[in-house]
Formats: sequence, structure tokens, C-alpha cells
Amino acid sequence: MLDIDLIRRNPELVRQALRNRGEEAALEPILELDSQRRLLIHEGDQLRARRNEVSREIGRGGEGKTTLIQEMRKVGERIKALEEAEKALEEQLAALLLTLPNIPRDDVPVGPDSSANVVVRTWGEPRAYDFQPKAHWDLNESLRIIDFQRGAKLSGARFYVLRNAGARLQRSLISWMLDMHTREHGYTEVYTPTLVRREVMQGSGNLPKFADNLYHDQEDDLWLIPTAEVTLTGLHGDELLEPGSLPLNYVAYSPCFRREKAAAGRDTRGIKRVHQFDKVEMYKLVEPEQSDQELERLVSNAEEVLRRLKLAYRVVRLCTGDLGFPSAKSYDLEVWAPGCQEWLEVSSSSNCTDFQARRSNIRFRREARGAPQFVHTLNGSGVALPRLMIALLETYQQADGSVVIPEALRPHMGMEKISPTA
RNA sequence: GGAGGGAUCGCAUAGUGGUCUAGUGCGCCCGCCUGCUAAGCGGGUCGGGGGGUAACCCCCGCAUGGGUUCGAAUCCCAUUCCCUCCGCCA
Repeated sequence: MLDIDLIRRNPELVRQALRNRGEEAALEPILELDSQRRLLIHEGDQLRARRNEVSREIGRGGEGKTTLIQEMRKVGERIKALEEAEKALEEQLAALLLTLPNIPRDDVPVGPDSSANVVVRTWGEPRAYDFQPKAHWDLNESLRIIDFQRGAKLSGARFYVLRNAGARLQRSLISWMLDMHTREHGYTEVYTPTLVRREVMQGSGNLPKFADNLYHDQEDDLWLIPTAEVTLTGLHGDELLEPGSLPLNYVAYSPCFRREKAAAGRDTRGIKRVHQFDKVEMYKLVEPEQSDQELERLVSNAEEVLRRLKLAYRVVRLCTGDLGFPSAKSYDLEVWAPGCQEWLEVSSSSNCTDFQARRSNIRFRREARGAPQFVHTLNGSGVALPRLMIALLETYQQADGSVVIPEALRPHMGMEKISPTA
């Protein structure tokens, strides 16, 4: 949510910022509703002040009570009418404000779409092969650790079953990443619900605009999270954090659910794009001055996962047109998958500034007597599992169809190699 | 799913229609005093919104939403959450 005060004071700045994202925002209706709203508030406040005063007078038993009571009955009716009108305006205003995305940071390259993204660095060399590396779905023909048929039998297209070393690999990666982020990077591990109330989904920015991509239980109006970012945003919702509580650094493992309606027909082979996947998510709540530098740290924490697995990757700075709805600045990590010959997005780290904090009402106080202020929130995958596993399987495949487990993961995995099964 | 109890300022509590402009204690902040600390003394201490150049003024908020009333923390209705017990259950 954008600051209504900013829109009021500097609509041109907001308009241009959103235009850079490819969004033509209609700010006039917002400004119009806002000024109407303030007129109503003003009149209502004055009438309430008068009623309070007169009621006190009546209580003291002054003369002319009956006329005053008559008069106040009228005033009460007017107040009620004003309150109803005010409520309606506020709902309309909120509905409009909730559809505006965040304003990009100044150093975000301006561009229309992913073609204008900038590769800021690459790490590692893609391995050289003396055979033709296979895509993971072909590798899987002999490994048989991903069961697509039975996934579809259970739940339909874009669902899969992991078995044997496949399931074990995923579990090891989760635990290994959580250990790294908690023990070495200073994050606190949390485990959150996977179903959330509507307001929580709205707080992170997924509702109202992206209902299409979410699974929803109608009976209880609960929503399946597409990422733990949702619950980590809501975690401190409606809280006023005491001085000294920031920064807060969280890491959470969770399943993620996405309907992927917009990508129907794309990436249908393998496990690159699925309806349910697991992810380890990092999340920070920080003071506003810290958020830019914290984003760099967050990215580097995510990179560490790939470095230790010795996977070739690149860091991409997203341009204005490619930013996610709540993000002011984002980096993606893309890992090289030699089988499908593709850079796979395994992580996206964003500085959401005060956008989610406003929607979720997360504030802090600098000093004991200080005025409350919105925190800045950041999120970054650390990292998403299916694509990480694609990269691992494809990168470490051998000519005989086996896959060598990278050194760093062996203690957790308890094996050195995944071999084809009969 | 059933029965009962509860939700007031950071914490603890007072408050059962107008003197509540929500009191008191603890905690916290600022002073004073004092070798230091503690104690003591004095003052202050919530959030949101509106108006005003400002000093400041006003409105709203006692879980949430409605209702009754000139006036609601207080009365009525509904909902949510927490606790206890019963039933069911990984």
C-alpha cells in the first residue's frame, strides 16, 4: 500500500514511478475520494463535539433539557448518515489503494519487461561434459526418483511424487539450508501455517489482485500460501515493535501452492513449474535506512547455497517492468541447468520497503518515546527446491546416468551418489 | 460438535448509564536529591484520524461489528480469539 499522503503531496512522482512499471494508475479518483472523505470527517467531528458537549449539559440537569434532547436526536441522525457515507468512501478508497503496486527504488533500471533486466554478476563455470547432458525428465527415466504419472493420478497435471533418493535429496536440502541460515547467517527458524486468512494474504500483496493464482478454501475463506513470505509478513502484523527489536531475521521452510493459470501450457515437462513445491524462505524486518544494504546481504545469503553446491549461477537485477507487485527492488538468482539448457530462477530477493508493512500494519519505535514508524520488509528464497534439484541432477549427472551428490550435502544426504534403479 | 468462563492503557487491576476528560499500582521516560547504586520526591507516560503557519484544538478507539439512548467500558444482539470440561481425533 502506498502512503496516501505521498499521493496527495506528489501525485506526479507516483504517476511516473508506476508508469515505469508499466502501470497507468488512475490517481484522480483516489485524490477525489480522499478529499471528499476529509470533508465528511470534518463535519462529523464537529457534530460529535457538539453532541458531547450538549450531552454533558443534559447530564448536569440544566434547563431546556427536552428541547436539547429533541435537537440532539436530529444531530444523531445526521451523524449516522455521515458515518455511513464516510465508511463507503473509505472502502472505495482502500479498494483503489490496494491495487497500486510499490514504487521502485531510484537505482532500479527502467525497462518494460525481463528483456531489460541486468545481469550483475555470474559465479562458477558451467561444467564441461564429454557426453550430451540430459534434461532431468530424461535422466529420471533411469533414476526413477520423480513419478509424474502417479503425481497426475493423485492430483492432476503439474503434480509429482518424489521417491527414494529423490525424496531424500529434497529433505536433505531443506534441512541443510535451514541449518546454514540459522547457524551461520543469523536467521531464526519458524514454522508457520500454510493456510491463512484473507487479510493476511492481502497484507503481503497477493490479494486482492492475484486471487487467480491462489488456491482457496471457500468454506472457511482460507487461502493456501504461494510462499512463506505471506505468513512471515503476517507474523508481526498489527504489532508495534519496541525499540531495539529490529532487525528481525526469519527463515521458514514451507510448501507453496500456485495455480499457475497465467502460465498455462508453458514449462509442462519436468518439475520446473508445478502447483505445489517446497521452499526455504528468508525474511527480514528492518529499520528503513537499513533495507538497501540488507537486500545485498539477503542475496548473498541465498547465493551461498548455490556456491556451496558449486552450481553455476548468475545474479539478475530486475528492471522496473519486471518487479513483483510489492517490490521496490529485486534480484533474481538463476542457476544453470545444462540438461534443459536454461537459466532457472531459484530465488528472488526483494526489498518491499514499507509497502507490506503498511498493508499489514507492522510498526516500530526507535526510542521509548518515539513516534511509531513502518518497518521495511525484505524477502528472499533461500532457495526453492524443485529447480534447485533440477540444477543438481542435471549438473552432476554422469555418463552412466548416475548423479554425484555434491560434497557439501553428503553429510546430510548420507550418500555420495544416486544410481539408476532397475 | 456440546457446556461453561473470560477479553479494560506495556503488565496487573478498578470501573454495572452522565463527576470516565478511563482511576490506581508496577514498569518506563525526564528532573530533583544522593560518594555510586538502590530508595525517596516531583512531573510525564497509548494508538489512529481531522483542523491549524504554530502554540494548540477537536474526533474516534475499553476484543470486533451492529443495536438501544440526548449520552455506553457499563445495557442488548452477533462474531472472533483465549481458557476449562465433555465428545471426536493425527
